[in-house]
Amino acid sequence: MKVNKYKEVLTSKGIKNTRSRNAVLEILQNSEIPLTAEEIFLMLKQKNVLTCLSTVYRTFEMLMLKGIIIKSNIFDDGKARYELKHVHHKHYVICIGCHKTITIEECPFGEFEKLLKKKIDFDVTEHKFEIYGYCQNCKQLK
Amino acid sequence: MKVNKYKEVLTSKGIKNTRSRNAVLEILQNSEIPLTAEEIFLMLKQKNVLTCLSTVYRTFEMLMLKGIIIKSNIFDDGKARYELKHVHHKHYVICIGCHKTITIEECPFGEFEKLLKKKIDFDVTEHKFEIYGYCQNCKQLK
DNA sequence: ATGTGTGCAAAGAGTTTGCATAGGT
DNA sequence: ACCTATGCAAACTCTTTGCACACAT
Repeated sequence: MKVNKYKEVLTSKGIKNTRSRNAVLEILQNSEIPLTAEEIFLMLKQKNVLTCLSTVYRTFEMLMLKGIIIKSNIFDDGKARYELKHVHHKHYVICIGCHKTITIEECPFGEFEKLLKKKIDFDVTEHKFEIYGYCQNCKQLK
Repeated sequence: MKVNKYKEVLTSKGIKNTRSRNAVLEILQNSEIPLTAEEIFLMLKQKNVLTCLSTVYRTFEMLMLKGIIIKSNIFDDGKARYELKHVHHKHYVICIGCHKTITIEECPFGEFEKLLKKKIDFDVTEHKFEIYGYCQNCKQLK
């Protein structure tokens, strides 16, 4: 793995370019869906990147602070998941049975949010939208 | 507090009509927004309902199993929140600063969900939609 | 009378923190 | 050389579980 791959991203935000941050960013870059701390920790192990869970959590904290990644609780299973903060945010369709996740690239709420902003005195910064159900496999098992 | 207030709801679902279940249902009925286990536990104490946190959690589990309440992680603070499962589901606008919560009664996604159901092979059962931002007070403090 | 629900204490799971060392600029 | 980041262990918070007793039907 090229250690300096995300150097510019990190230095432009004023934080050090470390092995752990590079590796976490690479993993998130290559993932279609948000990942848990544990999942990333195991992937780092497989890549022979020496680390521990607390470093992964501290890396998340810093990357969130700098606006590079975001956190969500999309599976409602008590585990936070992390993903890159994309220019165009994504939404997900999630299988309740197996956690299979489909990404929706377009966001259907632009108009609604604009209307809402006029109605309530709130400085709206973001929204979450996730759809739940059973995928092809899991609906047969029900 | 009238112990039998929710008797019919409970017995119709085939579960026992207990002090704890009645009290939790009453609290949720009177709350505009979803509540945590701890919040409900403290409210029960104030009502002099002898209970403990594990009973509150077990009550949640049973009421969820029976489809009477639902759980969500809307504040992303690591605490699950519970609310009655309304016939017409609600969405929330949540202040990141102080957790002030505004309820949106109408759901803007009926059409979108119908379209999506045709596109993907998923048995859609529900969705989550929450809007985040800063309320009138908190945006001045920023 | 029977089986389910409850309170208490302890265990589990996910996440955070303190501290000494290692590493980036 | 300096200060920040890391690894390890321990702590912390939220939630779940085991067990004996209490309660609803």
